[in-house]
Amino acid sequence: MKVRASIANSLNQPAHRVPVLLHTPVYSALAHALTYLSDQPLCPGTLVRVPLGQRELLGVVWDAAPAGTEVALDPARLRPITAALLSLPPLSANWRALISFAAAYYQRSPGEVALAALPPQLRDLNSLQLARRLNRPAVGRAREKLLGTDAPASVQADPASIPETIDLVALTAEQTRAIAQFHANPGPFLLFGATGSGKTEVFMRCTADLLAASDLGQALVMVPEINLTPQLEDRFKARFGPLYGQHAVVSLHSGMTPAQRLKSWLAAHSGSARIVLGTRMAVFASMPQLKLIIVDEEHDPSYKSHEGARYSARDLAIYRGRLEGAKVMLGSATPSLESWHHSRPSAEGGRYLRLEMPSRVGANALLPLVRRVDMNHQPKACVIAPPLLAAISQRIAKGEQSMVFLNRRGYAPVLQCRDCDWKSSCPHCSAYRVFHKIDRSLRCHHCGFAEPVPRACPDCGNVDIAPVGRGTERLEEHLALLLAGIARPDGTPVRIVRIDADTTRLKGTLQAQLAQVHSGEVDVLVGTQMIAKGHDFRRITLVAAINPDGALFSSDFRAPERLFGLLMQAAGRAGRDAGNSSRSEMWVQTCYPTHPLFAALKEHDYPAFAQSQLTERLQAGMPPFCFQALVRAEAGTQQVAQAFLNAASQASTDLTSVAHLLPYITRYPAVPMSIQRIANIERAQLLIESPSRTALQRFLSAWQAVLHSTRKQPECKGLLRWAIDVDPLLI
DNA sequence: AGCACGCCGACT
DNA sequence: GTCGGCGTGCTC
Repeated sequence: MKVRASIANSLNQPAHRVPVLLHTPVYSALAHALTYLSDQPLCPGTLVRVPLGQRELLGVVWDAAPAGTEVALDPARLRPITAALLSLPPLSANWRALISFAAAYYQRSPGEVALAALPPQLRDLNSLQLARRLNRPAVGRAREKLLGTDAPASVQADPASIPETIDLVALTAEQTRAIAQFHANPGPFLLFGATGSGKTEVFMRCTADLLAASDLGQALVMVPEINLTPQLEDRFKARFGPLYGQHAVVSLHSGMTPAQRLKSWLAAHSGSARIVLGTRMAVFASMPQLKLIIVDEEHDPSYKSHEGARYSARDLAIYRGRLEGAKVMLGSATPSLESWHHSRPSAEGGRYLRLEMPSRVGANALLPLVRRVDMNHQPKACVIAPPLLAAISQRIAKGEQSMVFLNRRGYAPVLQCRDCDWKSSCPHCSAYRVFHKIDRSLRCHHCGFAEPVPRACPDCGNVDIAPVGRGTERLEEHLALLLAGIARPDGTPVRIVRIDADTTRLKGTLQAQLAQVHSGEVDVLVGTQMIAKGHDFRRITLVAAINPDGALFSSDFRAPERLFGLLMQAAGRAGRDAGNSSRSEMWVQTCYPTHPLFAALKEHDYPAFAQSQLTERLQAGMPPFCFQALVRAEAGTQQVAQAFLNAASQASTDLTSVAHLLPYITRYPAVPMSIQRIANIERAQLLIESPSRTALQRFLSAWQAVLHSTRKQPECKGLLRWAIDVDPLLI
């Protein structure tokens, strides 16, 4: 330790104390910024490399703790930083505030959130390497511009090559009105637009206007899935490339290689990227001139992170917009009930401005006709009702396409012995293994455990083991059989393609399969919800949901909301091509044809559906009328997982600091999770509710310490880990 | 989180 | 006799 102190002293300069955030978890007693020495003052936001124990880590210089709150540290034990990455402009105060907020709100350490928000490759580069990356043309020139040393050869395209006017489509009255409202109000906005109403065009116009109004302004556009980024990138590049250069539009998502991610991140951070397109992780992108955040398909559950800090990128977008003075626009045809509720009239307390675009654009004006098929009146055990089969056959004969979706991949969800009660359970999980006929395997969709299908029942030796229920694989097979006699207009046999996580495992196959559909080679498209999301299939005139009833009576109170959104989205896939829409249909096979959800779907009436759901939620005291947090624990046995949660819950009553909050906090007993065992790990969860978001926050922050100390109790031996999920989507 | 140190079972 | 299992404990 003497050596360390002497390093600082020997330089004969005042050693500056710098707080540094590192990737350390909340419960490690290192959750706060650590203090290091530096021979020069370093401003907050600077990236540094520091020693910690035997390791050398990337860290971010953080803001000094408020005066008086510093912990007394033995000065002799402070170590100097290894290096400061001074070639990189420091991360902004707004970025740091976003990280601090996210860490506090989602109950993680700021260091964990900060370092997870940076591109991983940044950890492997020194200052010199970083400087080189920054000076690569696309990034470097804009940086000069940012610093006011703009070279004549700017990143912008040669003015002569900029088209006088970009070939813009004419806006509808609804689009014009939405854009005008966007400009006239501060937001946040909820763009409530039917599928096909031209939301993307509104996004692009708003982006164009804001970027044109600000020389250096940047826009962040988020989409729920990686699959949707390429087509969005193409559209934005086509529109904005001519204005700002192709490098001004970058993508940011986890499907990119580390090098690509670093490149995009640096472009965003330096300001050379004017538009960043990305998935939920992009909400943390460093964008010094952020003026606009767009969250497309804002209702999509993919915006909620499932591991690490369980943040909602949509909610953080709202917070970040306020922080940075950037406008925020959420868009959806079926908004989340939370956002819908927030966009009620401001006189009733709404905080978002709702922009409505109920009509489909141009020739697509008609919404598809929704047909409910009462499965109670169909032949017993039939999978595709005869009228639906006839309708599909007619489309094939006319050279039109149909899309059939079933939210379950594989051949059959269970394999069962006809003699004894053996079922294809997973030995490691409390779930069945799914039968995949293509490779004759039984695969667990939770832990991945796979085995060949046994020739006979493992319990009784009976050879008669049969699939129960069906997935997309079996549906595809079944349809091929039923449609075998149907010919296309040119007399060739019907062509069916299946798209799900199994057929698209290899990179690029999804795009290839989609191209097949677009080219018209395919007559019937079978798949999971993957095909209902985002992709435009212009030749499809019939969409069918085979078995959506499960979600009607699910224990998950959000299941109806998700089903409605999915069916609306699927219906929106149909007939987006001019001339088709008058004939396009959405078929729903159900045993509950009079269910209000389907009635609202038939009328394409999201507001009515949302109203009925919100009324139910209000009566039941569910979100958005209460706030929830879930603590999930994993252990070797269910007893230990539950004992830990219950003990911690009990111990929270001893917390004097939050005693006054307890009347506003409801703690439920620990229960097994819906899939209580995965990969031989038992999982339990405990729900906490409060009508006050602040009360819940304060309670959770104080409770962290109790959770840590409870872990040391003897009855909690065997506890593997636990995590808090604030605003959980799945209860 | 990582990485040390530390104390008990099967093998070069 | 070592290699290696993962159970505590520490890192500015």
